[in-house]
Amino acid sequence: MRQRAFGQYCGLARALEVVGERWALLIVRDLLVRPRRYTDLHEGLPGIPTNVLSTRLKELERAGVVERRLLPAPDRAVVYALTEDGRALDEAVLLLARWGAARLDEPRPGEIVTPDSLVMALRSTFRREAAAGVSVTWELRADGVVLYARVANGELHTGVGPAPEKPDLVIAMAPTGPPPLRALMSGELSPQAAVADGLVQLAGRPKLLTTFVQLFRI
Amino acid sequence: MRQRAFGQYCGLARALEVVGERWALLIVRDLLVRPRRYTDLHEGLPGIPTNVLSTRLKELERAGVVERRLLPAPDRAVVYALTEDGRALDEAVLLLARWGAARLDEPRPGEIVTPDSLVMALRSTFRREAAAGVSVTWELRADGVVLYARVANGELHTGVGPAPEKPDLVIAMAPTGPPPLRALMSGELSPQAAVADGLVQLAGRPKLLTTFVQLFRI
DNA sequence: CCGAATCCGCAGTGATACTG
DNA sequence: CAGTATCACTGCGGATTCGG
Repeated sequence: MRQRAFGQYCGLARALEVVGERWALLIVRDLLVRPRRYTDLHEGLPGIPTNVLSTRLKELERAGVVERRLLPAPDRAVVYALTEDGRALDEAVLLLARWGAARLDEPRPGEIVTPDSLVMALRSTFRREAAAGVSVTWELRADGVVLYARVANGELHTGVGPAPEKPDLVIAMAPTGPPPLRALMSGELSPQAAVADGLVQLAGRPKLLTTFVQLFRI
Repeated sequence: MRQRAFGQYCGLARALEVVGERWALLIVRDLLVRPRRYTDLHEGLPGIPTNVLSTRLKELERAGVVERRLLPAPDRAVVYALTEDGRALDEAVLLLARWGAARLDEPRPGEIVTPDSLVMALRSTFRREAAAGVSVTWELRADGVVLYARVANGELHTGVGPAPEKPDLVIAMAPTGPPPLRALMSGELSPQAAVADGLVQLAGRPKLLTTFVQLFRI
């Protein structure tokens, strides 16, 4: 269970010894969105072997990145959450995700989209400099995934599930979600074309789709 | 040679498929400092098996992150360099390195320090907001490693080897380099104590050590 | 059902030797 | 110098099983 070292006294090497193992940063990504139970994590990480998930969680816990919380009765559920140290990975993960998002082309057969990865997609492509004076709540729906994004005071707040308050605009993706979203965010597809082609169905003020495209941009 | 996929349509997953394999980001780290030859890379990555280095370079090349350049005669040397896409990893790598640097404590037995990792250490801990009005060149020496850092116009320029122009301050670390540097950068050790204890020998204007400590900070 | 532990086949890694 | 070749080993993927 001891982590393989890189033999260098170096910050990057240390970081990779902790979060460089396979699946580790994806676990962190999900936990950055919200604390999750073992089964939730397993569900959000397609194909991760249960022994690997279990091993990673223990390693991350021992490294002080993840905390194992036992919820009180009657739930008695186990919940994994990031420590403060773990949350400090936020920026680095966002930048890596942003770099990777720029290389996303078509989804490969069998690839899924999870709520957590969509939240990361929004957060990693949010352009703060375009958010001045904007105050809007969006709700995004795709493939049974529902999440929301609220921009106010130059800050972005995101979450999984329906928007806590009535959204100004609901964006429903069709037929299978994220590719049209990615096309919008990368500028390959104009908002008008997206609506005209039926890839996006709007509920609410139509001009806010353009605002969305200006704010979230690969 | 096929890269194992994560089964998610997600920027982070894509990024990790490219640079998430073992040793990959450390190779990128070295190439972010300067193009390197195969043997240089092998030297700067303690213990990397040659077949793994070779495999990673091919994978990174195929992914468009690394470029293999054949220098013209008479050298005929092979040099690996980052593509523009590869250089775009800079910020993400710096942030990961910064996160890891905060968890560096004592060096472990046998761990080495390379010029490239020291350059990354400086770049990842540079606090731009403290650099206004500063215009200084430092030269750092430790264990035969020599590098320089120049701060001017709020920007940091670093390089391996002696400073191109006469440095304002030469900092020589003793007896074995980086731990005193890390102690300085983390605030565990005051500049005065570092000099008094003989961990740092100065050549130049002594007050610039304090400036250094203010500029490079974990 | 949740939260794993266990087992097995195999691919990726580590160490060393070797070559154009 | 710039890699390939070989081989032992270990971590991963996949499936099943198990206790609370």
